[in-house]
Amino acid sequence: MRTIEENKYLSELLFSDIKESPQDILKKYPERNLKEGELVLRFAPSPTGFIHIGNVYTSLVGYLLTKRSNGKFILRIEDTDKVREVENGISQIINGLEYFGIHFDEGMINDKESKGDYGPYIQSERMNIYKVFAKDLVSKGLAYPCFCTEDELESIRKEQTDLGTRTGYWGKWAKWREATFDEVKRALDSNWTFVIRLYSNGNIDNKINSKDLIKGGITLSENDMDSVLLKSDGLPTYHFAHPIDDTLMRISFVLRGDEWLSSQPLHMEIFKALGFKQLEYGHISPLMKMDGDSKRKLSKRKDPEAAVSYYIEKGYPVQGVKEYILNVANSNFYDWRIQNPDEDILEFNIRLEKFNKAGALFDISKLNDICKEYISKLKAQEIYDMALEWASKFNEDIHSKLINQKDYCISIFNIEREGSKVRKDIVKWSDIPSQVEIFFDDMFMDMDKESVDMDKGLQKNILNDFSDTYYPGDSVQEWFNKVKDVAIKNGFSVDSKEYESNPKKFKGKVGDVAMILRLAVTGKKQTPDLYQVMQVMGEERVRERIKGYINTVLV
RNA sequence: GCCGCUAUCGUCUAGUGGUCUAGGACGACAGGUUUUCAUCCUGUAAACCGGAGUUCGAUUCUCCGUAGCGGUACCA
Repeated sequence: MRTIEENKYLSELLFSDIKESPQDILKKYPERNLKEGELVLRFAPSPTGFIHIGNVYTSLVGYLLTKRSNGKFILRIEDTDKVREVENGISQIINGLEYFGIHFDEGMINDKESKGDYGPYIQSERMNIYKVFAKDLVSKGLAYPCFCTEDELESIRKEQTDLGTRTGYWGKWAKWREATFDEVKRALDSNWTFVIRLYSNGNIDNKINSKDLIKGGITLSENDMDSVLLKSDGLPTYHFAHPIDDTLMRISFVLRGDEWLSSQPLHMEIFKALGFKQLEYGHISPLMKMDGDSKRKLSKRKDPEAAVSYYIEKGYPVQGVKEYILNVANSNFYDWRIQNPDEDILEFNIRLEKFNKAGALFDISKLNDICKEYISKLKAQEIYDMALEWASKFNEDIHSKLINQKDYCISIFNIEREGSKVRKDIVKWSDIPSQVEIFFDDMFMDMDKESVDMDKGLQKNILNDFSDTYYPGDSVQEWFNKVKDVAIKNGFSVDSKEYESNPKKFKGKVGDVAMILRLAVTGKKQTPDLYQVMQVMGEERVRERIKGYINTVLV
């Protein structure tokens, strides 16, 4: 046991360089001047160089909530784990989120700089602040130095496991909790490395009833762990930085992943020890993935689709991804979207209490559907613009085609885009190459051509007959009438009912004739509307393709 | 092990003490339309985790199980 005076003296020994008081710090971070309802939220990632789709999920929610309320969205960087930190980690986060239209009003703006009056917004530059509060806690006996080595902690843990009690540094297991001043002084004089731990006054048997913004009513047990506040390198743990930063930055409430839920009692105790007002929490459950027959968190290591870069590289339309995420967040989003097809998503009233409380499975087929639907509503010019943006980074060949043959490309994108039956076969921009390959001779050359089982002489007759009458100025009706004429001339039926009732009478039906034309012109069995394809390709290319097919395939 | 959160079709979910024969969307499957495919249309299969209790009645309320997830670090 240490006396009040001893603790005070100890805090001076430990933090001799710290002169400021908590009050001095608090004065620098005054209450914000907010209007009714304006929200200040923060997104606080670690710069580990990997942006998880879950980061987009959480930050999109914060972004929408703050934008809707006319408040502030802050980017704070939690770089207290120097082992996992990566170079340019901050700008990677900013750029990744920027791609999804998520901007910040305050906080880091690149790897070095920030904007806003409540900084620094990077934890490694807030060291002094943490130390001021740590010193204060030590002087009040609410925190203390612990000199345990990793081995010692390990053996405590082992003993606890053998005994079947809870593991951890608590109560009588907390070796340095009640150390005398002399013991501490001796350890200090011997230059032993130490951490600063919370002196917990909690009782695990006391239940706390709390209200989570997302989960609703929850009951937690009080914390009784003497958790580490400052690590031996002097950097704070998340548990210590969170109450300080979120209090000083004057956050409205804490939106974070639900992996933090079980440490909430610890955080509450630290708030109390620091004399801070408790904050409300909204714990968002993680995006999950089916693995075999069990669910698990989308994993950075195992799942390529966990990384934001995956969506960027594949060229998923930003809007589609956002709408999918919103759909996962609030399942009534999709109903709203149907009612309000043209509204900006900012108009959607996102509600925390409507979040799913368990983890939602990430459903890529639903994402595909939403993206496909979204792209189907775009104009050809918009598709061109977005595809160009994607190709400029990921497909040089397509990029140069888009640049050099802009009008041709737009007319390709416009096939079956006007009218009531819009084509829906593009999910993401990386689908574009296989969509346009039939239109470019160099790509067409490299394609694996499909074929159909039909007499070569007959195919040749069909193609020659078609060529004889083909006229690019024909309307679709005139064009198809000519195809029918070719069919009749070569012994095919133009009436599908008639054909089905008497298939032996014919060589096939008009669809089979169209298929030969399709194969000759495109090399594929499945294409958009053949008339429109021919219109876009132009007479010369159509005739060349037919000629080429006759001279290579039909010999 | 201990602590916490969660539990409706394969997925996201709606829903309520009787309206539930449980609704929608995606997906799957089948049929139809179209010169092929995509679309579009129609249809089919598909769920209240289990057991007690409360109640005239429980998918809905309570408890106990079970399962899934998360935490149990000088990581966040």
